[in-house]
Amino acid sequence: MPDKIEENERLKAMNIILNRVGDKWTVMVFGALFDGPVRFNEIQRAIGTISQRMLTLTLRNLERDGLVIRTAYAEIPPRVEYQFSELGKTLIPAMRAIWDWSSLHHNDIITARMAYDSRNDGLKAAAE
Amino acid sequence: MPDKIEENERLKAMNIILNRVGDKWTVMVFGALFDGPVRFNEIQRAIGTISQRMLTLTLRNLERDGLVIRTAYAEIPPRVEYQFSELGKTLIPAMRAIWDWSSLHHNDIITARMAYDSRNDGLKAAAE
DNA sequence: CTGGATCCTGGAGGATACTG
DNA sequence: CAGTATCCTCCAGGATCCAG
Repeated sequence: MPDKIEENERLKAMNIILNRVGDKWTVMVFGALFDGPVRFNEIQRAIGTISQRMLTLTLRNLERDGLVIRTAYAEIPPRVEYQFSELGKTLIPAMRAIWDWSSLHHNDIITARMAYDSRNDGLKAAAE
Repeated sequence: MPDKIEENERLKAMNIILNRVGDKWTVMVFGALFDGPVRFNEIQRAIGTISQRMLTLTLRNLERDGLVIRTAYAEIPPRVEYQFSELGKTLIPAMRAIWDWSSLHHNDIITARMAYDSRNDGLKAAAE
């Protein structure tokens, strides 16, 4: 660690990014955008569990941060497509890394979690 | 996208991981552990803004998921050290990727955000 | 179809006090 | 020092209705 203070500043400065990039819905939306422009409802269906409100907010934030481009077509019924901006594309590898690690070690986590819990249940049972 | 259903399952299965890995405090704690074993209070001071309660909870969850190892030394006063497990170490590169991207594009986000806001303010002003 | 505006609740998370 | 226990606040986020 180079410098405690400096490191601390890095941590704080990064907070703003982590709050976007680490956001649960953000990562989900990123997953839905991997294969090109997608419409609002497509994203919602792809994620399956996100409410309309949260999807709207998440997309608006991503657009605000310059990571996603919103294109509205003046048609009836309206059509809106979302896709990565250039800046957004530079984030894909890092996101992929998280995704890949997750699918690779998903089971390890589950296993560790169960082991920890059974250990814990044992203690609780012993205490009674 | 190979299969909508399958993709959807992947998203849901990943949720459990994202809730850990994408958690704000988790990422902060990871940053504090990069350089080896650290004591409870060291972590808290390094992060600076985390409450005792949240640090305890975060560390306990990380331990439960097998990402962090807790070592308590029977001394007076007590000393407890936290460090990455082998599983935790495999996650470091992905975390680094997020960190690196964040420090690299931190300013881009700030800029995009300001641009978006001023554009938005303009609209609001025009509406009045 | 793509949202905006409201209302409402659960739970994240801070503050504080206590303990081995 | 490294937590645990409790109380309390606030807001993320769902449900619902409305609109262009």
